[in-house]
Amino acid sequence: MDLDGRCNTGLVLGLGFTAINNDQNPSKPIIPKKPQPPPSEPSLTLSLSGDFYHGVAAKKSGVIDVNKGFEDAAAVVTAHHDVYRQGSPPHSVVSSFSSGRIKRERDLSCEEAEVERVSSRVSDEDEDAVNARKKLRLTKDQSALLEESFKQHSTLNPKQKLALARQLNLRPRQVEVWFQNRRARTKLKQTEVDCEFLKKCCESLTDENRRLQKELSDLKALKLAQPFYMQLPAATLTMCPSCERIGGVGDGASNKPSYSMAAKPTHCYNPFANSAATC
DNA sequence: CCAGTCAACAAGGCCT
DNA sequence: AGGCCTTGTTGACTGG
Repeated sequence: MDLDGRCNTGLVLGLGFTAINNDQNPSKPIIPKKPQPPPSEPSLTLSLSGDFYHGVAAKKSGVIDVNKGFEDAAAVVTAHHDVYRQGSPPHSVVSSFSSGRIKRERDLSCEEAEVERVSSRVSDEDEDAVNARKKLRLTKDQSALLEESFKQHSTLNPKQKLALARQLNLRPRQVEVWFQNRRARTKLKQTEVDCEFLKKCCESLTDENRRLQKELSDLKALKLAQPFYMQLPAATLTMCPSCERIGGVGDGASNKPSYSMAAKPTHCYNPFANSAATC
């Protein structure tokens, strides 16, 4: 996202974020290396009203949960052909195995063997024709266990992979691929969340920039409208940027005018602070 | 291991 | 109700 491009109003607002987890490869876009809790990622020092970031994250995770529910339901339906397929890889899989890249056959459990026996009533050619278009769907239990394992460690060492594969009755390669996909998709989702977050930040800063530009032009107009003798030390005039009242050391009870000439402005305006609190 | 991609599959919407 | 199309998900592969 091009923040400068979208906030091209000329004021420097000091967007104070640093590269997010980008120390390893600065040339890469702002993408966290590993999924982390959202608040710790974009290190923007901008205070925003509402916790939309969490909201987005929650929404996203909600989507995941919904899909998981769908997966759960689908897994029940497809459990049969999962086992069937795992026992009898389709042509494409077989060919890729036989090409020397992967040659792994999973041992069948008794139940799977039974299913395969039933399935094998179909002739080999018919079976190949049917299975060539089938796809493995993990069962509910398999998905749950993989998810649980992923929560503990998003990468697996060979030992863990083998153990998990044995536990799930899958090939180690399948476990490996599942983890690869899971990492990639987690990262993608996190990137989307980050992108939304930065968009909101950009919008917020653009609004702030617009507001400051207006204040600046108002101040200039006010300065021009003042009598000549009041313009002399104009730089020392202080004005609250929020209520646009000229303030200073004087008060209504004294003989001094409501505007005063202070040695320094009474406060520095912080664009990231709530301007309403400055009065 | 990652990024990119393909392809099977499920679900939803629309039309007849 | 059922067929078709679109879209999102996900298992698997490839190249770097």
